Amino acid sequence: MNTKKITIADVAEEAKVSKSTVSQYLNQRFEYMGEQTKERIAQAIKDLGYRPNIVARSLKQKTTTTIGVIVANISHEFSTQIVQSIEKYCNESNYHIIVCNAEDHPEKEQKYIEMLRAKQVDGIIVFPTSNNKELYQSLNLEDYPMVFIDRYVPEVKVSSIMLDNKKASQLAVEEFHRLGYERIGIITNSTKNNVTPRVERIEGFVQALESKNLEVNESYIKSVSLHEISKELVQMFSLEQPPEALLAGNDLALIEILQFTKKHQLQIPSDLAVIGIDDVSFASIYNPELTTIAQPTDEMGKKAAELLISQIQGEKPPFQQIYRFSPTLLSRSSCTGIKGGIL
Amino acid sequence: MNTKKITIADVAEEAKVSKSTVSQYLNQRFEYMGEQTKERIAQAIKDLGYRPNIVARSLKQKTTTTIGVIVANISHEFSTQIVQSIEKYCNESNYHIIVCNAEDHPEKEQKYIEMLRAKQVDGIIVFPTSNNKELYQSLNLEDYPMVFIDRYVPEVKVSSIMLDNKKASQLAVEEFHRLGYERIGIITNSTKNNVTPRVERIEGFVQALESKNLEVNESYIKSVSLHEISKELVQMFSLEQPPEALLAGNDLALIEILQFTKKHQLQIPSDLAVIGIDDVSFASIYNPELTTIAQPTDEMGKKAAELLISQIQGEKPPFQQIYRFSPTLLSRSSCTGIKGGIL
DNA sequence: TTGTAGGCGTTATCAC
DNA sequence: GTGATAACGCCTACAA
Repeated sequence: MNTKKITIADVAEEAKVSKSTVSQYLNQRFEYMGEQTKERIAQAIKDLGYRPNIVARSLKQKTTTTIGVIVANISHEFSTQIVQSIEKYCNESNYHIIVCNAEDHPEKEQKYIEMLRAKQVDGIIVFPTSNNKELYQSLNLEDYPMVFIDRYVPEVKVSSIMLDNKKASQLAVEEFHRLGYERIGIITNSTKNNVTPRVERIEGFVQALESKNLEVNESYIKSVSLHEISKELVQMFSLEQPPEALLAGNDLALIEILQFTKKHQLQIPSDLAVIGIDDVSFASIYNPELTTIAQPTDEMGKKAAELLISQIQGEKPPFQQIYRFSPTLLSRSSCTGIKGGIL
Repeated sequence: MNTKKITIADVAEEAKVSKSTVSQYLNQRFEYMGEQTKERIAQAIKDLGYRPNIVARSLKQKTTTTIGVIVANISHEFSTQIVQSIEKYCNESNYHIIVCNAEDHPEKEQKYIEMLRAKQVDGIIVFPTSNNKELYQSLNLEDYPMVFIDRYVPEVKVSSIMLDNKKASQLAVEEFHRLGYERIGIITNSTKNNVTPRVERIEGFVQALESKNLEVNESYIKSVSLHEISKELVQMFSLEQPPEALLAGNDLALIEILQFTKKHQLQIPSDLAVIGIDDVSFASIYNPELTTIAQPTDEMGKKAAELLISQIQGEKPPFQQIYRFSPTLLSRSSCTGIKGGIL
């Protein structure tokens, strides 16, 4: 049981060379190194079971090959998909990720950001809450590598990876329209904060309705906290004219809607057509199969990691470039044009 | 734009005290510190915008307040739930987690373990693959804090957090039996490796059948890779006597089964009763609602974090204690006893 | 081609 | 109460 920690000095001693030579060896600077020196070092490393201490290296080199990922709320399938994709790309580039879940609390987010910086992570990818502008700003002024994802903060000149949210709503509305629906609503779960996706999705939704000359009925447009969605739905469906079609702003809203239709025995799509933003795991096995607007999470996560790593490696960050990713309509059976009477 | 890094030395200078005094201040050792000294230091820290460098501290203290989490395969909902729970508990204890996805590759796992150790993480929680026994063993012999989760490795004396897998199968079989099903099968997706949950679930399944004097039909018991499940199902259902009830070994297997029933227009539960291990997000909104066996992921993740942190903080690890968590049967509508003829 | 010496930012020991 | 000084383990000029 090899308890004592082996350092580079031990290796040097064992191999009868100096610490610097060992260090060179470890860093692959073989250029001027004698064959036998190499071998002796290799042997010593093996014999002693030496393992480099990256913390010490980090201290010296001011780089940790670790990045922070702060997720706004990990309970969205979208978040975990993005994290998964970031991890994959980072792994290829030999970075590690520290994952943090801000749970939509700006204070938590702030604490995480501060700790991550204290731990000298090389950069961070964050799903920003909207209440830490000054903090982002200050990081950015120091040229601290940072990338936003899912949301953005107009005041802060940081690159953002985002869905083309308006396009997403537009795709949905067009699909509804194409299939003959007219009374169309949208439901999103909101935190108090004005997060980009929600705002843009609603905006895009309204615009798309208008451009199709469809009625914009405020009572079909709801953005409330998750646990209030069911209440809103009840209310919406006690209107004289309830909506015929509903767009779910994200996966959790979709689940609420499905729960509601189930409970009240509404048939999809005949009583209510549904489209969800986010291609949930069960979309193609649900009865009926769910028409969704998918986000390219793989590419988005990868792009975020790429951008961050290139910033870390010295590229000047582009001036608040916004990368918009296109959503894809996956047309399935929860929105087919079959309406109530027909069933 | 404050480019130069502020260190403890700068603060000391600014406050006209020594580095040691500042360090004491930072570490809350106020016992013998003058009021005004404190104030001067506080002021200096503020003025200079000093931020401690945890890497340097880690080097000195040999502790990073960071732990590694190596997930076998993050595409299971179970994995992300566990990670989420671990993160939550770690956050409360001021630890950070580095998340790694081994994708069921022992080599990847090994690389991760080595890098994490090199980064001096204080301990690791791992969903072990079965092919790194020597590595685990060696870590363990060095008393390196480690906790296994979901799976365990009999040869290695490390504590494990696990579902009571046999109980899970048993609950399912009993439910099937109670409702009058007799031809009962199980489908799991397997990696090549002999992972604990799969093995135990099948074992428990067979035992439960036997104890109920139900027929054990090998052609109803399949453990194959994910993409082969559909093939197996086709085969199973071209038997003269196909199964009446099927237990899905985990979330992904369940999805495969549901895909299959959908494609072949089998009605659940009348043509086929289904129970899934893992309480998937869509269980209660699926049509029909899915009877599942839920794992207490929150508690399991928490326990893993607790155990690890207490080991880190000096507690001797218990001698390969195995913590079994009880599954819960959530009886819904995919298994009701209603059989073919009745519909 | 290899070795020496100093420093990265912090903490710890022990004087003063 | 406070301050030198020496680590922690590694990297990197520069010297030899």
